[in-house]
Amino acid sequence: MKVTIHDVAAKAGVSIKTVSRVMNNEPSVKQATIDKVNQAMQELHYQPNAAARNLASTKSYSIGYIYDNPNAYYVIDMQRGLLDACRKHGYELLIHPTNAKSSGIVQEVIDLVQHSRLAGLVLTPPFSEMPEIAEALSSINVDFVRIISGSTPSPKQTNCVLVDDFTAAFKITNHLLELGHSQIAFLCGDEEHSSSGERLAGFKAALTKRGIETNSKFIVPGSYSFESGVKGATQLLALPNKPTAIFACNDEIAAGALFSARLQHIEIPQQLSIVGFENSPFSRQTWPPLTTAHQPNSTIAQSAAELLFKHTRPGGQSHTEDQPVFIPELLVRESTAPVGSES
Amino acid sequence: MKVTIHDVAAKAGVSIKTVSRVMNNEPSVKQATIDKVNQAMQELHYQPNAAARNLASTKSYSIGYIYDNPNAYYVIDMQRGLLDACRKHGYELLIHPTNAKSSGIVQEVIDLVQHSRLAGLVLTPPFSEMPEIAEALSSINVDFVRIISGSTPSPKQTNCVLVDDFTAAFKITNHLLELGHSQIAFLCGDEEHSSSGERLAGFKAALTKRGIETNSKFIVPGSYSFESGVKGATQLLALPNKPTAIFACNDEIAAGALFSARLQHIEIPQQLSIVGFENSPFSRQTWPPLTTAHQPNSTIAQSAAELLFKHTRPGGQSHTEDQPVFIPELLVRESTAPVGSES
DNA sequence: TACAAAATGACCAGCGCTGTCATAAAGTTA
DNA sequence: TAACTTTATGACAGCGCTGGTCATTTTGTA
Repeated sequence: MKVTIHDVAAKAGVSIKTVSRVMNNEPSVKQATIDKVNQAMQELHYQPNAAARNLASTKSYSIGYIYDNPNAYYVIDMQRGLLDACRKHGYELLIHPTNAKSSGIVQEVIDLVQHSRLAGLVLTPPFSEMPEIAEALSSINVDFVRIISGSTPSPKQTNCVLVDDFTAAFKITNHLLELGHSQIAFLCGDEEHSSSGERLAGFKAALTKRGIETNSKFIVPGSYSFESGVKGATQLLALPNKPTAIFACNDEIAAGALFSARLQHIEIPQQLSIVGFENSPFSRQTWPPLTTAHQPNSTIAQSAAELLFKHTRPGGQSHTEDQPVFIPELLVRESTAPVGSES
Repeated sequence: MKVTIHDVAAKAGVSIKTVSRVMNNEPSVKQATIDKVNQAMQELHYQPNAAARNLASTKSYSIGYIYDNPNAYYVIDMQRGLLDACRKHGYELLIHPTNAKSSGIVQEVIDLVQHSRLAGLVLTPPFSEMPEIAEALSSINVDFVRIISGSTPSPKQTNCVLVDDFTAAFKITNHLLELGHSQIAFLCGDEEHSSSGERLAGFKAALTKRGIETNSKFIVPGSYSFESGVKGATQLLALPNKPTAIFACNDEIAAGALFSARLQHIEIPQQLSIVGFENSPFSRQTWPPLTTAHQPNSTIAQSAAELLFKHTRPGGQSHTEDQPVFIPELLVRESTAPVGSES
């Protein structure tokens, strides 16, 4: 019922110290021994006692996840991925909801890390995009992994997991182009989120590649919210030459746009195609369901945690360019159709 | 930077053990001593080391939150409340997403509790409504608090926090009645969630009180989803004598109903009033925003955690009837209007 | 066969706290 | 005020593990 390291050592026929070595993958252990120990652990369902480990070792065996994101689905997905990775590696996850805009946020993060002696931190937007946080963390010598929007691994951002919004947006835009649309508008998300900028860039790139010039009236600033979608779309649909398709920076905006179009008795997708981004449950709670880009948040989070573990513990000081890049995938549903398909 | 119990003891001029006593509010400590120690703690910004406490004590200082709920907003809110309570009391929160319908769920929960030596568990639906979980937990002698739907504290369910869906539904229905509606339909949630039954009961009670008999065609079974709302409303609106108002069992269903009505060019709220339940972000992401019942999930969660702490630690073996009851409050927005107000 | 290198074990201290039990202070009674 | 009970406090071991230091065994290599 309570399996300790002693039991494992006995079962594997090695010393307690060797078991410890295996658990912390210290060097100088024969592969055969490692296997023996691992097997014993498995058979006994051994789970190291986190409290004891934390207490004994200087570094702790828990990582932190700070969040401040209005999108609950995003948070839950991230959390799920982190939790999975933690379970697998015998770590614990400390979650810390907070307010990114509070003035003392940097100190708050530092306190959190120091008090809980965290092994590391996973940062998602907006925290991953706050240089002051990264600096503070570096200065107190704490490992962290940032999940950020970006397409190409850059040598100076080693501890990052990239989400290639650019390419995904490029693909989505191509989908619209292939349906024959050329009058495509773009509803931006919050300016301070780099994801919005990346998506816009991908959008523009796709247009440019087809030799379509970007109509500045078709690029509407906004924020990641339903209201913003309503407003933006209303504005667009009042234009003398309306767009035939709208690329919304995320699903919420798209839902808002869809709503606005309906108010004006515009049929979706026959008269107007709309795409979202994220594949959040929102995208399935509209009618018609939204064509969108699927972001595998859980997987991304898992990969971030794994990266963190690799940095944190011996065996992998390889602070080199293992920067996973995730490209959200196009998910075609019913909110898009060939241009002029109003039957 | 790292304050230990020693420092506090020294500062307060007492033994380390006495400080420990104060922290755990054990009996037999003079008030004067308590004050001295508390002051020392404050001045030093002392934070007990959770790992050490967990290791040393038989019971741990962490509680668990198991969830399996498709509604991310609900989970996030609960989590937030639990976290707040935990911070306040120096506990840690262990979160454990899982699948309530998996066959080994009971064993899984037991393993979780035993392995992490949890001090207690907070159970929300669906777990709080699974008798086998409660039994298993009782049998291994673990404290837990269930958040369930119910209106009156009952002596046999001591460890519960009640959410009075009945009364809230009663009030919402009254709101509709006061607007002059008498043809009111009800879109049910999942049958196995007792909340749905409670809400329906409250709805019926309100009608009965006004001497309105319940039209069985107006009570549509369904589930807590957008689709279900679409389907149910479509069915209702095809009836020869349509309802003038729809009570949806939650906001998602309401959003679906709203959607369906729009498809049929029915103006909301002029031709049809719709109410939701929960005050989830959904209810603000529709147009018009939904009249709904606000469920203070964070507060409910906090209160559940507090209840758990009280049970768990000395000072309060009072396993008596402190059963907080929360009544979701009516929140009037724009999806309801007086009957026949189509101008 | 000899010898260096690698793998493992034995042992101990100690992380910061709690539990147990012994002891000191305070309160009560006659 | 002595004798005794109750209440308040302290001393000490130990929770399960890591990290260090050496000693010892096993393995690989010349």
